[in-house]
Amino acid sequence: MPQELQTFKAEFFKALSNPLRIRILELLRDGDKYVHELQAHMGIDSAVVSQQLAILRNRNIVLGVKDGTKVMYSVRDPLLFELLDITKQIFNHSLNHTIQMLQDMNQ
Amino acid sequence: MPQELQTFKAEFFKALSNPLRIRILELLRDGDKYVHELQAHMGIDSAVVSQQLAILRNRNIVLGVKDGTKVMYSVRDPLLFELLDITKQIFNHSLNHTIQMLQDMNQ
DNA sequence: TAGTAATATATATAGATTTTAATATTTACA
DNA sequence: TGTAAATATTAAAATCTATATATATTACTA
Repeated sequence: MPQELQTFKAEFFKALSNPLRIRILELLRDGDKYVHELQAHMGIDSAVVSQQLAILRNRNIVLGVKDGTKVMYSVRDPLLFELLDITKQIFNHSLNHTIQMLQDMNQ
Repeated sequence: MPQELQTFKAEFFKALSNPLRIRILELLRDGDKYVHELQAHMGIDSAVVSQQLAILRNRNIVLGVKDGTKVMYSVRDPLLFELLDITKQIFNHSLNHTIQMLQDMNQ
């Protein structure tokens, strides 16, 4: 694997490695949103949302489009949602594994 | 989305957010390997490899099995490789996008 | 066979760097 | 002027990288 791709992957995952940013992306899955809409859903200061959006923007994960004083955000590549879905599957597998282990221990 | 899953996703991506750890996972894609084999492929100190393996182990991403003095590592869930493949696709999309933009600028 | 060396891996430590989260300030537009 | 969003700043927490040390297993040898 070219080193460039390896670095891209690491940087990309780093951009996703924060609960607030995951939350933002999950909200954008239900449709594009203004910053103040995201802020309302998340119940945190809009400056914090902007900060996290800036990180996602810099990695080209989201796109912000101005509309007057507002900015509408969207996810650039829908493959991202597949990525999140697979992660959920991995989570479920891992849960099943843990449950199985606990059951085995009780035998 | 339950907050537990959200946190899992963030922690999971954090475990993947390092070039050395990506490298290790890509090497394990070609088959299980001992620590010293990983070390030889990567050309870095084995203590560094162990450190990174510990991080992947703690997140249940890889599994280490003792065999004498050696430890054989494997990836726990093959879905991880799908995840890496999708990330590569996202990388390609993003490259195409950049190339298109540069072409448009030259018109 | 007891003692010791060699090998493979893991863990501990510490200084430098990065990230986080909260707050304050700035910019852009209606 | 008021609203929406972005940026700057800062202290605390986390991560990284390199080095040192520890542990566990096997091999060697007197």
